[in-house]
Amino acid sequence: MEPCCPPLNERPLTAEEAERTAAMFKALGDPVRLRLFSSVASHEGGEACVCDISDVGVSQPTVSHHLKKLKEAGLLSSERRGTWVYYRVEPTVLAAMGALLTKAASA
Amino acid sequence: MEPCCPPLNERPLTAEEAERTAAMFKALGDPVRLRLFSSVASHEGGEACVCDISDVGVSQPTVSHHLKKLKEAGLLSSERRGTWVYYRVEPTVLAAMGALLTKAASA
DNA sequence: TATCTATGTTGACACATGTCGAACCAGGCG
DNA sequence: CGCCTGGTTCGACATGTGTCAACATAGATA
Repeated sequence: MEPCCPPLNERPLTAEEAERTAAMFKALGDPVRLRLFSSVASHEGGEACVCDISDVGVSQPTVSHHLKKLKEAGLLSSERRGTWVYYRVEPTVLAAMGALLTKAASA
Repeated sequence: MEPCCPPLNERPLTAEEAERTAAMFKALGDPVRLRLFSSVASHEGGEACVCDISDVGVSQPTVSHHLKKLKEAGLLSSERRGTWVYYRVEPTVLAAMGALLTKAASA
């Protein structure tokens, strides 16, 4: 899959590229979201039920709010199976972000 | 150098780990900062004078403000040489962030 | 010293965002 | 149907953040 944006050291990003890329980093730029994401990512098969990960010190509506943000950023996807809702990581997006940074670091 | 925090899929991050890691991602979570950072990173030798990168569509004080944030996050360092101030990327921090994501993506 | 240029800092403002409680939806079960 | 439990959405509030104009600072140069 085409990466969203070029490595950070290839050339100065355009305004639009910066907008798209910043949105992804922004999603991981909150401690609560990072803990939620890490909980999902470290779960069996990169997938977890909300009920398994909601003990991060904030109310349940807040958890839901953050999960939604992560989903909008493309970092997570969700699926309802019966009573519970499962969240799953999107490895391709994660890999693209990692490459953006790693390439820029090894210049 | 010891990485700040474990890969995102190794185990759920603690509150403190999440706080530290989120601060770095947050710094890159703004379009203007991302363009500034990309401008520095793509410059000759990963180093650039403020005067070379300040055409990102915001006022000069705002540029200074964002460069300060990037510096506080450990992503850039600055040095005054005569009249001009030069900003330089910190590759180790960049590499650590990249590894955090890349490892989590290849699980 | 005075003065000019290149950056940084301050103060103020508008807007975005994290948080919660309350209300609401979706399934399962009696 | 009624009721319970898991999750989301709504409405409101406090705090955080990006932005600019105005002011302050650091070097160079005269």
